[in-house]
Amino acid sequence: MERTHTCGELRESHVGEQVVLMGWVAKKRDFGVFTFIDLRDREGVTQIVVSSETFPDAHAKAKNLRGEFVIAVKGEVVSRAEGTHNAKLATGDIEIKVSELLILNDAKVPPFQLEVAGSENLASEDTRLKYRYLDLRRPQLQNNIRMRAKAVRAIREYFDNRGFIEIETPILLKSTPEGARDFVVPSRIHTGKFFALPQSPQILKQITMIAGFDKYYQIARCFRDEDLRADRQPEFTQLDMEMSFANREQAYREMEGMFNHVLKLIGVTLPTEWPRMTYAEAMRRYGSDKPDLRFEMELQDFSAELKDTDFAPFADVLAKDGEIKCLIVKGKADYSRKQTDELQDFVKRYGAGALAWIKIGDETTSSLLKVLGEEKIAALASTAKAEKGDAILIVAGSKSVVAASLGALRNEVARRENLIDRTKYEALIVTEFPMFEHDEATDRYTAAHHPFTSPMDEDLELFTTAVNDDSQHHLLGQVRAKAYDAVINGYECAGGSIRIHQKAIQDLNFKALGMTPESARSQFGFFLDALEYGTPPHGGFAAGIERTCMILCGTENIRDVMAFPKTASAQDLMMDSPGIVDEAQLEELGIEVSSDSE
RNA sequence: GGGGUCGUAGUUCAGUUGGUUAGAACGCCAGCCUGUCACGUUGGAGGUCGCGGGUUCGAGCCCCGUCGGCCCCGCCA
Repeated sequence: MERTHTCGELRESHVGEQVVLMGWVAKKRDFGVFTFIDLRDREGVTQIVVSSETFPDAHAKAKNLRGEFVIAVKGEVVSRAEGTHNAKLATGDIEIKVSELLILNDAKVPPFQLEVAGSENLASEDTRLKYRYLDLRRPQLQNNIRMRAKAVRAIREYFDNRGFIEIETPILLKSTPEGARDFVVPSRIHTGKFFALPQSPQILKQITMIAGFDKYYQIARCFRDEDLRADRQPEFTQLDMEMSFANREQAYREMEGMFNHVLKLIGVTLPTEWPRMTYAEAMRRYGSDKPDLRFEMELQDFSAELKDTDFAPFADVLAKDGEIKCLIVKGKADYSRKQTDELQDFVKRYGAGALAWIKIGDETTSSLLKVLGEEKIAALASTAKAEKGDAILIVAGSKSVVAASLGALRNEVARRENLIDRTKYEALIVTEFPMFEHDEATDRYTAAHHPFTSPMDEDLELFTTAVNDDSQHHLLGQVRAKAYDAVINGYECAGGSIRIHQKAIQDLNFKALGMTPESARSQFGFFLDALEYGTPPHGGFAAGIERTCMILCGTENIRDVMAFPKTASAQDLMMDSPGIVDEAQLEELGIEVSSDSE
């Protein structure tokens, strides 16, 4: 028997045809003398009817069927009788009158039901991850994985059409101390030495520019041995691209062009040119470098208004160059004590000491009433342009704590109060990221993006001074980079920069990061050498394939867009990895596992 | 590394103030059923209450520890 159609394609127009379908038994409804079977394959579900009167052999076999058996059926496409059409099924106008039924394979009773009403009744995720091949049979996951394939194809299409060349770079690289923890691979031939898996193909793609390829792209697997999150896995895929002789605007255009092309897959049209916002503005207005612009609720600043306050917690914060900011929740003056307590617990995770509030109900109440007085509270409410019925939520602290806590609170409140229009797509490009981040613990500066990012021309002098004059080192915190992110619906979907193409500036940057020339040479000597052989100005970006697919599929979990994801503790429950290896294997590699690490 | 939350039948869950024989739905097994599509119907099987310890006359329930799922902080150039 040879399959003639899929389970998703037969329509009224096929009535009368002899067809052969193959697939999985999704459901059996047995009526004694005849049996209905919902036959499922990746394209859909078709109803099969087997009658004992017309084809007793087929019917006898149908009696023995159970969920997930694999069968082949031959039969005639017939129109369904009046009143028995099923509008929920694409194939619901027809059914197959079976003349021959073949059991291609039986199946054990699945450990969980694939099809249940309501996602809340779905089996727990660990059960489904253990039997990932069964979970993947669900139409929802089938669609997500296929959407991912389409997205990747659309990306290739976009860059191919624009003259980019796909170049593969090695998976076995060298470990570098910068950035995330590396996954490390022992070398058998060079006992005691290790490869590292790429955190991203950054240096190699820059070398393709030095090598004259002009425009490069790659769908690149990346590995970072860090803790997981709802949108982070230890291995993930990036669209990685780089172009020579390009400025920032040209890079923005490619980000916009690529995402706009990909978003066509779900019928979403974004403006050809996305809004641009500097990092400083994004942090000031939204407390985030990846603001979700599907809703308003901007942060407002009370620092000036409270400049002369004698309320100690506020005065202390302001004396230490901190801020007091707030956000206004429209129509939520009726927030209960319990609710504000919950929100206070929420912001405390981000280092905030407390969450103060003002509620403008029939009368104005506030957690600050006693310490600030009615008059000041009224003044604050009016500064914030809050209206009757609104709640004002206030955080005081260092600039980073205020941004982190209010930025997160803004998203949390929007989620709780259902302020997000799920049909909306809001993208922007965040520009002028800081070049460095200050590590308080070690009092050192680290690369905010990566150590190959170019400072902004306007800040070059500041940068040079900060690096060369030890007393001015703190100015590094003010240097801005030619770095940018593409943000869609509050997700950082891509990030990139114009790179340093001059050796002198690259040397300066390594110095800024506290590297001696010797350590820079031992880590990146090959790259520093390459820079000296005529490096064109260049820049590019990398886009997270999974995050992009999460937006395309409307999910908030990265596991929904990966075929074989790992758990939050970085294990694969299906194949039970990571696992131990043979003593002999270890010996060959010259590796000994210490007993206290077991 | 830290915090939160969950863990009871194959699955999703309920389980009162600590009380005698731990329930429901779906699934599964056996039968009946000529138009179902969440088929209906009759009957049945199915439990180490994650694991270990403790308190108690008595623990699914209380306490301690531990393991696992999920979420968050740190971390993620």
